[in-house]
Order: sequence, then C-alpha cells, then structure tokens
Amino acid sequence: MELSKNYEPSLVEDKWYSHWMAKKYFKSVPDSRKAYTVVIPPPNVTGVLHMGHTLNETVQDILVRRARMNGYNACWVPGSDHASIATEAKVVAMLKDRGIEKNSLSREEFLKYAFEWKEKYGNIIYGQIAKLGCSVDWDRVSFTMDNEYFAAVIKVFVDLYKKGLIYRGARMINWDVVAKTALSDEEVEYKDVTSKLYYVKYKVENEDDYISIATQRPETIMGDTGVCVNPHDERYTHLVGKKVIVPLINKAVPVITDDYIDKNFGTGVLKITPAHDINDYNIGLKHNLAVIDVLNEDGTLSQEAQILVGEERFEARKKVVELLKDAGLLIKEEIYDSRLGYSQRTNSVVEPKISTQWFVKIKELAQPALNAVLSGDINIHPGEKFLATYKYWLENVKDWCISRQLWWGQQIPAWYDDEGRFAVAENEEKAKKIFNTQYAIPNAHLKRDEDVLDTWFSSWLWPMQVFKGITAPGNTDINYYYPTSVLVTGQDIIFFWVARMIMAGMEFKNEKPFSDVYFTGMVRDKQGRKMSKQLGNSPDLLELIEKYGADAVRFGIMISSPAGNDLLFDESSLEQGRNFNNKVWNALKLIKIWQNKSVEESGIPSKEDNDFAVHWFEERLNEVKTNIEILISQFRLSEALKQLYSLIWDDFCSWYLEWIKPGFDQTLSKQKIAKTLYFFEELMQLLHPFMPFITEEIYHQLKERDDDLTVKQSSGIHDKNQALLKKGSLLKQAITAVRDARNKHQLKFANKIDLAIQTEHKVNYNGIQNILCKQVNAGSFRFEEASGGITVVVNADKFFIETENKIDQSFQKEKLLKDLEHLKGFLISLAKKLANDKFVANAKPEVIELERKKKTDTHDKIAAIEQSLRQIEAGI
RNA sequence: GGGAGCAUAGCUCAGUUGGUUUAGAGCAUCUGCCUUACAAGCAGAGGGUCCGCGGUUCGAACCCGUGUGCUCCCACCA
Repeated sequence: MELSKNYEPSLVEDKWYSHWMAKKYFKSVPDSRKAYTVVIPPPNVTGVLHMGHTLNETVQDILVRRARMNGYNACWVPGSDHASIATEAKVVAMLKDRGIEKNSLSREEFLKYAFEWKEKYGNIIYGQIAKLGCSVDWDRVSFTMDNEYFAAVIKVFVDLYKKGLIYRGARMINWDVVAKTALSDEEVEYKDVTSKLYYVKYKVENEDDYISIATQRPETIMGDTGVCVNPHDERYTHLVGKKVIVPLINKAVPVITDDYIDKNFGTGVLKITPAHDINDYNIGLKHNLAVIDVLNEDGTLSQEAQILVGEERFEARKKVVELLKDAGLLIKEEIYDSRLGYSQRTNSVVEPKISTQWFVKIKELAQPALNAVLSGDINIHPGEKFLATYKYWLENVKDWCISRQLWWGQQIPAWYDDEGRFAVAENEEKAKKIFNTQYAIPNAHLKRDEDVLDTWFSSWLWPMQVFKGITAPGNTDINYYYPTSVLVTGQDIIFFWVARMIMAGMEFKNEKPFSDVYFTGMVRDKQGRKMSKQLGNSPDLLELIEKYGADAVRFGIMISSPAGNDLLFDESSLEQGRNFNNKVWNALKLIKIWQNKSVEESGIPSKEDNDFAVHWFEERLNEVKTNIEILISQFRLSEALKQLYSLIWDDFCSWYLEWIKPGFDQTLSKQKIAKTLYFFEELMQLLHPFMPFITEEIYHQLKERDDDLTVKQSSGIHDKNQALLKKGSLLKQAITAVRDARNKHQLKFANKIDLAIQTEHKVNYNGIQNILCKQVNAGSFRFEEASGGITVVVNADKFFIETENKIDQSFQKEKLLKDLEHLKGFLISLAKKLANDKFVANAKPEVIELERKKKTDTHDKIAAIEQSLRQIEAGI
C-alpha cells in the first residue's frame, strides 16, 4: 500500500486504540509479576479536560507504558470525582436555565438530575482520556459516588467518629452565601482588594465623649457586643469598664481590654462583632460577650440586625454608611488595601459564620503523614520545592470542616431525634439500636442529617478505594496493588488531596498510598494565568488532537515541562510535535523504499563501505538508551524525550540514514536493511511511551506481524564504546566544516571537489573516508599536504578542498584569523590554569588530564591554522 | 506578616553531584537549496554582560549573601 505523503494521525489513532482495547492490553489482573500501579487523579465531572489534565495524563501514561514494557504488571485506574459543591453549583445553574429552582425539587429528584449530569460529563472526560491514548484499565473505572465507594466513605466516617476523631460542634467556619454551605479553610481563596475603612463615632454612655472606631464592615455593627482596647493604651484607660452606644440601634456595649489589640492600628479601638469575625469571636469567647448574627444564610441582613432587614450585605453596607452620615456619626472614610476570602467554587465573598458542623480532628492524622514523607518512605518530585510547604501545612493544620449544606455527595450518617440527640452509624437501623442502648429509647423517631460530606472526604480514599479494598474483604486486589507506585498531580492540590490521601493511607491501611509523588507545574496561558475552565482560557483538547494529532499534543506538552515547573502553553511546541511525527513517518517511507528495492534485487548492491555508520549508530542508540533509563528513573521525562528527539531527528535521520543511503543505481544489502529496521524498531520502542500511536503504526508498517509494540518488552543495554562515538563526532565535524566552507564560497553541492587531508592521525579516518566523501560530494580523497583551494581546520587536521572553481581567499583567511584569535586566547587561559599550583593540587586528576589534553590539542590546532595562513599568503 | 519559587538568545523553555576564553533546543531571523523520505523539509549561519552587586573556590549560569523584578503558597490585624 502506498504510504501517505504526510503522517495522518486520524487514520491511525482510533484504529490502534481500538486494537489495544480488543487485545485487553491495558487490563490488569494480579499475577506473579511486580505491580506498577497508578491511580488517575479523578477529574471533576464539572466539565471537560483542560491542558493541565493533558499534561497530567500524559506523564502518567508515559510512566505506565514504560513500566508495562519493562515487564511490570501495569495498572492504571481511571475514574472521576463527583466534586460535590462544584458539580452541585453547575447542576443548579443548569436547572435554572431550564426554569427549575433547586428548592422546588425533592432531594431525590435533584440527585436524579445530578446523576444525569455526571453521566454526560463523565463520559466526555473518559472519551478525551482515550483520545489522548491513555492506557488505563477501563474495567476498573471508579467514581467517588459508586455504591461501594459511597459505603466506604460512610464506613470511614463512622470509624473515625468511634475513634473520637470526628466531632460535631459550633465553630466559626467559612460560609458561602451563594451555595449556602460551609467550606473548609482550603476552599477559600484570598484575593487582594481595595476596600474602605470607615471611622465611626461610638458615643460613651451618659457622657458627651465619644470614641472613633475603624471598621471595614459597617453593615455588621448591629452585631457589636463590645468594644475593645489595649490594656496599656492610656488614651482609653478612662473608658474601660464604661459602656459605649452602638450607632443606629442605640445599644450599650461594654468597653473591655485585650492584649490582642494593636495600639497603633486605626484608632486603637476594635469593635467586637463575635458572629462575623474569627478574632472577634475568640475575644468574645474570652470575655463572655454575646453573639449576635446579623446575617442570614444567603448573606442578607437578618431580623437580629433590627434595621435594613432583608437587604443584601453589600447593599446594606452602602445604606448603613448613608445612615451613619445622616446621623453625623461617620468621621471619615479611608482607602484601604486588604485581603478578602472568596469561595473557590462560587467566587463569592466568604462570610465567617458560627455554625454547627462536623469536623475531623486533624492533628492526630497529620503526624504519621508527615513522618511518611520526612522519613523518605514517600518521595516527592521535585522534592526540594515542595517538602517545606508540605511540612509547614501539616504542622499547622487546623481541624477540617467536612459537612456541606448540599445534596450532591455522601449524606452524613448521623441520625437525630426530635430533641437533638444523635447517633452516628452506617444506617438508620443501627442508629436506632444506638438510641436504644445509649439513651434507652426504643424505636426512636429519627431524622437523618441533611448535610453531605466534603468531596475531599471521599477522594482522600481514592488510592485504596479504587481497588474496593475497604468494603470487600474477599477482594485481594488491594493487597496486590497497594501501595500504588506513583501519584502524578498538580502542585495546587497538595493540601486538598495529596496530604489527606497520605493521612488516610496511614490511618486506614497503616501504609503509605504511593511511593512517589510527581508534581507537574501549572499550565498557564500566554498571560501567565492558570488554565482553568472558569477562565475559559484553555484550548479544547479534542480540537488540538484533531489539528495536530494526539502524539503531537503529548509531545508538545511534555517537551519542555520538567516536574514542578510551570509552563506557558504555546501551540508552537505542538507544531514541533507534529513535524516530528512527520519526520518519523518519512523515515519510514525511505526505509520501505530501500526494502522494496532490495527485495526486487534491481540495481547493483552498494559498495558496503559504510559499516561504520551501523556500528556508530548502534553505539549512539545504546548511549541514549542508557541515559533515558536513568532520566526516567529520576522522573526527568522532558529531558528523556528531548534526547530521544535529537537521537531520532539528528543522529538517525540526518546522519545515519544519509550515511548509509545507497547511490542512484545501488541497493543496500539485506543485512544492512535488517540492521536499519532493527534500529528503527528500537527507536520506536523507546519513543512508544511518549507517542504511542505513530510508533505502533510504524512497528506494523515495518513488517507484517502479530505482536504489538505496546506490550513489547524492552531489551538490554551494553557497555559504551567511547572510541566509536568519538569517531562519529569527528566525522560529523568534518562534514559540517566542509559543507560550511562550500556555503561560504558559494560552491554548490553539485560541484565536485577533491579532498586532501594533512593529519598526524590517519588512523582516525579509517572506515569513514567514503562516508565523508559522499556527504561533501568529494570525488577523491588523499592524505597529503596541498595548497590552493580552500583550507579548513578540523581539530588539528587540515582539510584542503580542491575545486575547479575560482576561490576567493579572503573569506577563509578571515575565518582562519577569527579562529586563531579565539584559540590563542583559549590557550592562554589553559596555560594559566595549568600553571596554577592550586589548580594542579586541588582539581581531580581526570580534570587535569582533560585540561592538558585540551592544551595539546589547541596547540596543534593553532599550528595547523598558522600554517594554513602562511600558505594562503604565499598563494596570493 | 511568614515562606517558597522563578529571572539564560527576539519569543517559549532546557541546562541535577561547580571543570572547554566556544552555555543548548524549538519557533522567529539571514544565506543557499523543488538533492529521487520529508518545504511540516535539507545544508549552513547569525544571535546570549546566563537579572545587578558582593562572596566562597584553582575554577561559578550552577554554591553562599544581598539588591531589584515577577509568580505562587500560607497567616485572625480592625
């Protein structure tokens, strides 16, 4: 069959993915081999994959495919996350578009819609993962709300409660007024904002005096239950113990003292609003102040506010300011820069709010998680960058608020009776039993907690739960696959997810969930913004695959993104990937042409004077193979890909194939073709984890075969032969130098030249003369000192390029003089270095040896150039 | 307020135990090529005070300090 002019991914990709699936290559079943396990960071079912996911999945696929080819039982578990609050927000918005209000639905009706949403978007995501070529085991797809998973989350909740690690209590939490739910600290994002500081008069009770208090949130003054100053602030000592009047509602509140107050900030007086600020809350607790919540759950003013009831909070702020002005109680306004917390999901300003919620006591879980990393049991890549962050967070982490006032998620397994007593159990029946034994209430009338759990309370079980390990004791998968090998994820969820998975692993399995963590950087747009669905600044993955092919997308995203480094996404690297595909494709076409020619036995066999090329390339291949082995074990994937790219494009295509290329009327010997096929196959095998589709296609194009590259086991490597590599680089240098000279002197390639070489080391040219001549179109080659023509110096050898054409000597003289100047300077620096006793005394022997060699070489080169210059002078 | 990271060619980035006055790649630029695999290509070329300053060292893009600029994380200053 005729091969297409350019590589066409669309003709290849789906075909091979279906084939791999049909052959069940990605399916993993426990066996006698060692497992290499990866669990995918489950994408949220809120939408589609962006470039950050693409980078993530590509890294995982490279590691997994490579492990598979190295004889491991590779298992990559796909799945998705229900993403409680994010998805619920999406579903609510979707319903609204259809004219349906969430609160007009029952819980069950709402969940039906939510599951429909999950089906739709979950499948889009899975489709993208497949398009990208990910070798996941589709029989193991897991979802954080699957029945078994659901049950495991509930069981974990109950267990932790029994251990006393979960409690219910009223605490100040972060409240999202749009989603009307509590948030964990980690779900709050702080942003710099410019706001105002209002200075308000608080009159002293029964006196003419007043004090000025600065506040950012005048709308909460109705919740003030005290005013606080520093005990050592003389300005206010006379007021301590007295009362001041809260403006607008004319309520008297006490003036108290606390060391917390900074005398130098604002007016040195803080109004205490315990319901709406964490500091105020703590001070209030200490001094027994009342808590008055002036906000409703939706962020409007409550009855407690007494005035402006029902007004939205920011609207209320404006109105309060107006009222204060009218009453003559506003002293001044100041522009003020501060930071405000925003809900990660709804982007609304978060309200600190006192609320009864469920919490996990995190300190006890944190210690083992910290130890696992500090002891080196778990290795983080790149370590130096994230270790400190991880440590700091775990050492300072506060209790985790896990209840959410939502429907989409695992409903909290707690049952209440009418009097507010409650029992935690897996189901209502068990809860009833607890009521019976604990409170002596048989047949209690119970109502389940309305709230669901934080989505991370389910995803922290991911590495063990995807093997159904907790709820299915008979299932031995988990023992085989756990702990998993490597976790690949973005650095932005180190606290949300990575740290908590380690906690869960240590707590529930008494073992780490993974051995290595690979943090990818953030993929950003040209303006440096993180790519996210919210911003809509990520290109569509399927469109990119359509345009460049999946292999090119994988190549482009990998080529310059070492672990942990951010990446400004640039489509030109995808173009580079596409061009690379094409290059490989064309190499295939060339080899096939040779193959066919050889089979037909037409033409004269080539002179077989190019064995050197074969030996040399074998050596280069071996060298890069070794490097890649090391690089991948260090998780330096982009560096490995880069070496491979250069090996294929430069060494294989530009050098090797040209070196062995037969003349017009010649053919290659069968052995040489076989050898070339072998090289090409090896290259494809090395490249396969990075670019699975084209490599598989080529593997089959090269030969009719029943086996597939995807599961081909890699072969070994042998010791390096430095001499061959050195000779190869001499050959390359010589060819480039002569070609350069040709270019400079406008000697077209078609103009044959004669080559004379003056060298002390004729042996260096053994076996490469013919290649050299062919590559520079030289008609003859001899060892001899010559004159006239063009002289170039390669190492210390002088090349005389003889030609019929007239040569302008000034060009080469200029070049030689430039080289000479440089080499002389170099020689001086070398001489200085070697004359330095300290250098000779301190440097490693091999370094000194190298410097000495350099000196001799440079010396020889200079001599050669000087001689050439003399000859040119004489010639002119 | 605390902490981390980054600063290398016009652009996007590599450069992992400090060792060539000569620091790499892709894109872009320049020169020459429709050379029978590839113009998404071939053969070459040009382009860099490795952010500034100081230090350690025989030797620094790399280690230390400091300054500047950018990014990120954490934190309860009204």
